[in-house]
Amino acid sequence: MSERSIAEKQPMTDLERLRHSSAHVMATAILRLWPEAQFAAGPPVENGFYYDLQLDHRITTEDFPRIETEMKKVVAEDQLFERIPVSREQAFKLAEAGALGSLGPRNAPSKFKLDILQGIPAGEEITLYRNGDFTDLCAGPHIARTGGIGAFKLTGIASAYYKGNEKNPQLQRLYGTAFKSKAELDDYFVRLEEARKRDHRKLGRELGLFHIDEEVGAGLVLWTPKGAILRRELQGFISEELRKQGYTEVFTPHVAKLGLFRTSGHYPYYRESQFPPLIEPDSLRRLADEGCSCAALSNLLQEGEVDGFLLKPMNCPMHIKIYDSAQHSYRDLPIRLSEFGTVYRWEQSGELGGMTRVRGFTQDDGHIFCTEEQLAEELFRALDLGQRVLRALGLNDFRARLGLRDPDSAKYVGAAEQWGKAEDALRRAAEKVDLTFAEERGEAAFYGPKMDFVVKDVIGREWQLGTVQVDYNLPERFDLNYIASDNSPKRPIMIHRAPLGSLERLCGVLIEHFAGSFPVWLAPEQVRVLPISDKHLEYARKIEQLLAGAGVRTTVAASSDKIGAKIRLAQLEKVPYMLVLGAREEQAGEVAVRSRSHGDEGAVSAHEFVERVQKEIREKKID
RNA sequence: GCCGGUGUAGCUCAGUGGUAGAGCAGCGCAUUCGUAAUGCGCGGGUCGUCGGUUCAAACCCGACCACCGGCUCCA
Repeated sequence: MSERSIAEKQPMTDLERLRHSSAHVMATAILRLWPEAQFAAGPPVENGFYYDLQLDHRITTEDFPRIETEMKKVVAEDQLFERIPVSREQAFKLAEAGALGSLGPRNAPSKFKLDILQGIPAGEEITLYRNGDFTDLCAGPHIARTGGIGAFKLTGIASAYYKGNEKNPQLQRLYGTAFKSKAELDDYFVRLEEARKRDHRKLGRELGLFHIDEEVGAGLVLWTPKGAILRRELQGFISEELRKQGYTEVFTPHVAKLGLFRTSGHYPYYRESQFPPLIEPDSLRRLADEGCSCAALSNLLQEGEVDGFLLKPMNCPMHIKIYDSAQHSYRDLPIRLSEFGTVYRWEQSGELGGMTRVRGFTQDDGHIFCTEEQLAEELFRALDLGQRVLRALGLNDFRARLGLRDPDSAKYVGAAEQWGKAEDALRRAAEKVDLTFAEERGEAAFYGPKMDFVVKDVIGREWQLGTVQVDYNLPERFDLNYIASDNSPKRPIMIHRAPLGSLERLCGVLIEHFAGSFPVWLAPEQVRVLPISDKHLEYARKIEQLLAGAGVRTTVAASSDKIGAKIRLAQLEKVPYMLVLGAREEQAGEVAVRSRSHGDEGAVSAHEFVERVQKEIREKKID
């Protein structure tokens, strides 16, 4: 564990300390089995710990029992964790001798420890930690003795690049988790199991919300009828909010000429993350006749000597063209264009998953063209909208992240002065809407800084949903202008914003958030009418008609199942309301209400129930 | 893209070289029932794809595809 010693920010919690010590115990165990293992970094992480190591033997899950057995021995030996401050020279000497991250001197130096040592600034204290024969370069802290580790388990093996850099060697990353007691460990796995039950990939299939088909392509989502209802409701919700905020809706095509994206800078700069260009049939034939190689074609495309079309990776260039299709007076600004725009990005195969990381997705996109003076107000409104829609959907547990550029990276465009202005404008707007945010370097868009709204999925992975981005750059590239009050042309500023981000990702997150039990307004099926027997089918149809007429999505369970089975099915399908109808209800003109979450609620008049459901839908009630 | 794992019926899974199985779902028939599973019967599989080893492959080997967990990436 050494990365952390360099970047140590907050003191470790007791649990982190225990897990960090578990990483050392795991390393000790591994060295007893494979003395030649080279260790890199082994920090505690959110749900446990890991240690990165290099070893010719590929560790698999079959090795876990052996490693765990060895770890148990180390815990049983109740070794003391000893903190040893050393001089730089001593540390280097030990690393050279292979004695760091090891059980003693070896014939090969502890190369990663050596590298880490070199990164420790002069003057900073260097400490070792020793438990039993195992000595490691480590800033600590640790628990007192190995016996303090109550319960642990290895949870996975993965690969990771040394220091997270693709250019560095790949190491084996062995994950584990540890707790003070066996009960807490067991509880953790129970919770994990619960979380997996709400995984949107599982629920999406069970509830018939979406389908991803191998033959259609990885990362390309098919929205089934039920999923389409969910999506349409979300789109309707956003459309209404945007209309209130003075947006106008536009439509644009899914492909455009490559030249458009050259002007915007998306091509060839980000071509690795785009579907490859489409080439006109005539050009393609001519090039083929000339015996043009793929490599040559790629170059010709890059240099702009052959034109083609691109599946759009972003909507902004097209919205810009709409803005630029007419002359604008300062009196017209701000102009706010919105579109549910579907974009296509070539995500790496290993990154695809469910609805949260896909290759084609629809953004609730929008672009605001405004003056310098209007920027603050427009940012304020965009951030306010972003927060409000997430809260309306019950996603209260989000965090905001201000993405700043990394001054050392070349991937950003535009003048430093404009970046500074844009960053300040975002900060001020965030303060005004009372949004707490964390600033992160290297998280900006290539054209400007952005404020992202980030949520977590059931297994703790973070996903960016909404975003608000300031852009001085694209207006420049497309030479946009408006006529100012002094009759001179002036450059507008652009704001890119998508309060929900991608509808696919949002739906994935929402499925997990609600565990499939959507609030009534979002539920694909809002009410299921359950006649006790065929005798009451006619009355059931009447109630269905009543509800359908009132705009409530309703079906009738007309099967010959017993009522218990009908209820069970409706519960499993997470329909918010069930209406049980038998002779009693039919005679009284009532419906016996059963809610998904509260069970039998007794009979009310059909009319009363309709009003109740309508109210919940209208108010977007979350139960 | 990289490392590791997985891929058998619509779903969940069993099947370690000798003619593919269960439960649920589906279909048919019977049942007409009061708040989480009525009974009986029937159909359903190029065992991810392609190639190899073998007298014989779901099973062993290789490549590819997809998915899962990470890493890198994420305009």
